[in-house]
Amino acid sequence: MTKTSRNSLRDQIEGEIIGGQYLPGQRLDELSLAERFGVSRTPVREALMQLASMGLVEIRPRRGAIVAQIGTERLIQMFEVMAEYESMAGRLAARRHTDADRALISERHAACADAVERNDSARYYEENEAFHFAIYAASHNEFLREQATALHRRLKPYRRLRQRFRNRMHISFAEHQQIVDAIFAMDGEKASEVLRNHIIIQGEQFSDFIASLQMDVQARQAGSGPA
Amino acid sequence: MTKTSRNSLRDQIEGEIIGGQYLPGQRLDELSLAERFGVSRTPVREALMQLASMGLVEIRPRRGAIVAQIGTERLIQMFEVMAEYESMAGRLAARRHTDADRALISERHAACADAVERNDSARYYEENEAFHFAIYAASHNEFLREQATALHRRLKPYRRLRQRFRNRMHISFAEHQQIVDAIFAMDGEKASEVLRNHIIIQGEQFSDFIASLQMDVQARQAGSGPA
DNA sequence: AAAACCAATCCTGCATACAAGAACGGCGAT
DNA sequence: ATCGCCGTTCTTGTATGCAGGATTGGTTTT
Repeated sequence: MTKTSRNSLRDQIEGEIIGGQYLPGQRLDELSLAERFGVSRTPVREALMQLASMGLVEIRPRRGAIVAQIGTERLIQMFEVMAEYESMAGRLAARRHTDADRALISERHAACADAVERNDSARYYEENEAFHFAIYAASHNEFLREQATALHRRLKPYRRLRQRFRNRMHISFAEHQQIVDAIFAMDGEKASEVLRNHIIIQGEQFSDFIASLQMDVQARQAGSGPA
Repeated sequence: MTKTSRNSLRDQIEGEIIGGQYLPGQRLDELSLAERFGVSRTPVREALMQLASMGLVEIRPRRGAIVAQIGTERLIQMFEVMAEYESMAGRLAARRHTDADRALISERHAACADAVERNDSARYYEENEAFHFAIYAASHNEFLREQATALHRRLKPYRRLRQRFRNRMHISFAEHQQIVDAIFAMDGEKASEVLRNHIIIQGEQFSDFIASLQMDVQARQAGSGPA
């Protein structure tokens, strides 16, 4: 398993996009990246190409690569699909979870509880992620897990701006409790339903700030390169 | 929208993989492909890289690219997710379909009926695909449509071997009728349920011949390069 | 003064060149 | 005779070179 340069670059750049170092709409110059990482343009191009296939960057022929900008409508659609992934994972997890899965979910759920008690919304954000990943794993469908985590990552640059909604933490945790109960009771339909709503509600709340987000993006576009 | 060489190549090679010209496990030599398409290795590499991100080919560092081989377990998982896509599309289509969507679905359904009457299973295979695509479109979730069609294509090399199960055509069509009825009655839950079973049943039938399929793959592996 | 046109520059896309790791075959040793 | 070792060859991975389109700035024209 030799790590090729392009894959390292892909992971690096992906991390920076997800981490918010590069913002949607921002230009990704091949030469700058190549110089910054101390390689030639070739592996950079190949990394960007992969990221384009993943949907994280957009390559416009002869016009360079930019961090993918996701429009309002599409973002809502992606959340709809995300909700379905979660819902499916919950249904499968309820039926298939092992003792180890149960232990891990309990652990993550407890960590969320701890974050709520400390009113640490940043930490809740992280633990929430881990909680959901534990459910993906408990679904025992590796392909689903991959798809769900991929979409999760893809949405992350947009999700992170959501930390403004701090008061949602308590509601979210209450929903987590329902999710855990349903899964542990092996009630797949219940888990499915609660999880779908859990995400859909997030999506609807999203509608609220999506407008402002779009304003951000447009402002950034105007600054670094109009459409 | 200038079509760059790498994207043409990607589509071309993708088509050949989906079409079964290249079989799972088969080697994809950069130089051969480059010569065959009359270009240099660079765009070929970039095309292969994209196909790798899509999961159609597997690139092992320093060891070349092969058509992705999907194991039994993973194939079943992919069908599970496929069933969920269909189920979701059906639920959304029931709620959101327009008159145009309804007309298109009717049209495709009629085409399937025609294929059944003529007992033309090859044509039914094609029309069935179009029928399902019409439902994706009627979901009015473009992202879902993309995900569903992408997975559909990815499964196609394996699906095509299924034409052996010709007697399923009548059962399939009966299920289609239920799907159409549910969607037109705007009964999202019913459409969702019927569609999930429609695909899941296919998946279960798959289990039957997956063993033989795996044997094929292994035989091919032994012939063109062991693991 | 604003808009359009033109030229120079920059960047992308493809081709080619070079280096290094992996597969393959032959040879030798046990 | 079979197994293992070593050198050759082939293929991949990265760097560089070159051509063409896009962008930008200045100039001209209305």
